[in-house]
Amino acid sequence: MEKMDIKKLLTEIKPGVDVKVAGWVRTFRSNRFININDGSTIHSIQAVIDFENTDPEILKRITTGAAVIVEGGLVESQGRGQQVEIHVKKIEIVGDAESDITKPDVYPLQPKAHSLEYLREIAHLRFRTNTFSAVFRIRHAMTFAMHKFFNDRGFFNIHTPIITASDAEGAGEMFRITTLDPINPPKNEKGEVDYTEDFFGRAANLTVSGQLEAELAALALSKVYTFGPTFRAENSNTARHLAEFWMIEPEVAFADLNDNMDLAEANLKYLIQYALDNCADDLAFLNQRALDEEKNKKKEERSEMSLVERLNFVVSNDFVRLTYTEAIDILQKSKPAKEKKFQYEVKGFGTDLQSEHERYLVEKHFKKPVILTDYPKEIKAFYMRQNEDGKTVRAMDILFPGIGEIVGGSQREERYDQLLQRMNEMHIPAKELWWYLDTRKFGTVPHAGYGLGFERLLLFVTGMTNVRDVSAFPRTPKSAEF
RNA sequence: UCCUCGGUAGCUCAGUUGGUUAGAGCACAUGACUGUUAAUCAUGGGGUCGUAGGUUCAAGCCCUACCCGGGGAGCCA
Repeated sequence: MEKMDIKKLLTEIKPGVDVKVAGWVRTFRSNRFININDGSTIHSIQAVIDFENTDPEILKRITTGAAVIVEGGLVESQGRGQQVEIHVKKIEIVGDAESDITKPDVYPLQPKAHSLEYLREIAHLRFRTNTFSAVFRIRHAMTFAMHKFFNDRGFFNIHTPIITASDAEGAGEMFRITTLDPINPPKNEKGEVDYTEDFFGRAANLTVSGQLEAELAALALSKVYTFGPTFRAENSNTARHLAEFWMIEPEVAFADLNDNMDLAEANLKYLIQYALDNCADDLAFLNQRALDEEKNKKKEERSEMSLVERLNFVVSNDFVRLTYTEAIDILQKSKPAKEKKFQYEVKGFGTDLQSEHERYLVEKHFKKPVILTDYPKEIKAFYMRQNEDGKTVRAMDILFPGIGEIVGGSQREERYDQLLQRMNEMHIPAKELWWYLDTRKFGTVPHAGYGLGFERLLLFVTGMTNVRDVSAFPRTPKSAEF
């Protein structure tokens, strides 16, 4: 008999036929009820075994975590927890899982709640929990929806390089990659490591952004996006940073900052709506999980909306759009500023906004996602288009409640002279980026794009609170076990 | 990297001003149970108190260093 996904069995098959499923035992109750999950859905199937007519040696091996294949008749359940169940005619233990804690190599997942911190230490097995299987099914759905969103709008996916020789992107510390002997590298006359001897004939790193390359493609294909891993060697130890994370970077020619904001807002809303439409079971589980977590918090720290309410709220409300200068004004007139409750004072135009300021705007003042635009040029990257005021650039950051910056983008400086001037002012080696500057010499056009942090989006969609729990094998400082 | 809280049974935690034999719930093992829902009931086993030093008659508790984890900050997506 052909085995069947439990998801298909639960949604498409009527009782009265024989079925075969394969999965892992979640619980075994009363010597009689086996809950089997195959990961195709959050739901498990209950297999009922006639223990009086089953070999006791087999019964003993039905333990939490064991892999089994069962065949039997699908029938309506007499119990209340499920519609249908399988009355087992044949069971095979494919892989045992030791449950006796006095023996070595015991299956570490118990039929009870575990802390996320503990599960992180057994990341190779945490896929087998409801929480993580739900998270990674949603991560897949969001990956698929991301490609669908852009494909449906005529965008082309560009695979920008992961290995890059330019270290001029200014997006953070880079990981050096080399094949030189670390003990005895070749040296030049100055005693420095001689990278002309290295694999690429020059120093090379892992990419921190595909943006500059995406711009090259956009200035021919008009609408492109990247979706791939990026790497930052920053010693950041927070719930929102990874050394290896995935980023989506659309880039659109003949577009300005308003087009860019429209696209980003549509992008985020589309993905959240896609999750609501296609991941309802997993979201219902995570919604309940988040509610249970909230019970352990103090009243004032609990969120006003549940996870699903939050998702619906974001798709059905416009994001607030305001300039950096307007935001500074609001912050200076705010209650915490007057009462000196901010740890960092808002001194006026030019001060970089701290997390506490962003959180105030999003969570207290507007209570919805906020797009901040037109930041002072001094605190933004060299490639952002300068405004006529000579002070600000056409930058935008999208801030989400509970997460902070989820998108960062800008209209790009398309004017050769202005771009070169900014590069010189900010000590960006123009020589190395000759290819980037070339696009401003030949048929340059206004264009814009942004970077969307995939794991941060997943935090919002799943209600998880640490990016280490939405990345299957997170890389963080001092941690790359799996 | 900085601030802060923590590390005690397989997991989650309690452990009083330093003082006798370090506790609980769950998990696990054994037994009972033919409709359970993270089953229930009974019984039982299980500890290098993060590591290394130190103070003391006496340290899970005090001191020092280091390691690991959480939360916050910086940097950013």
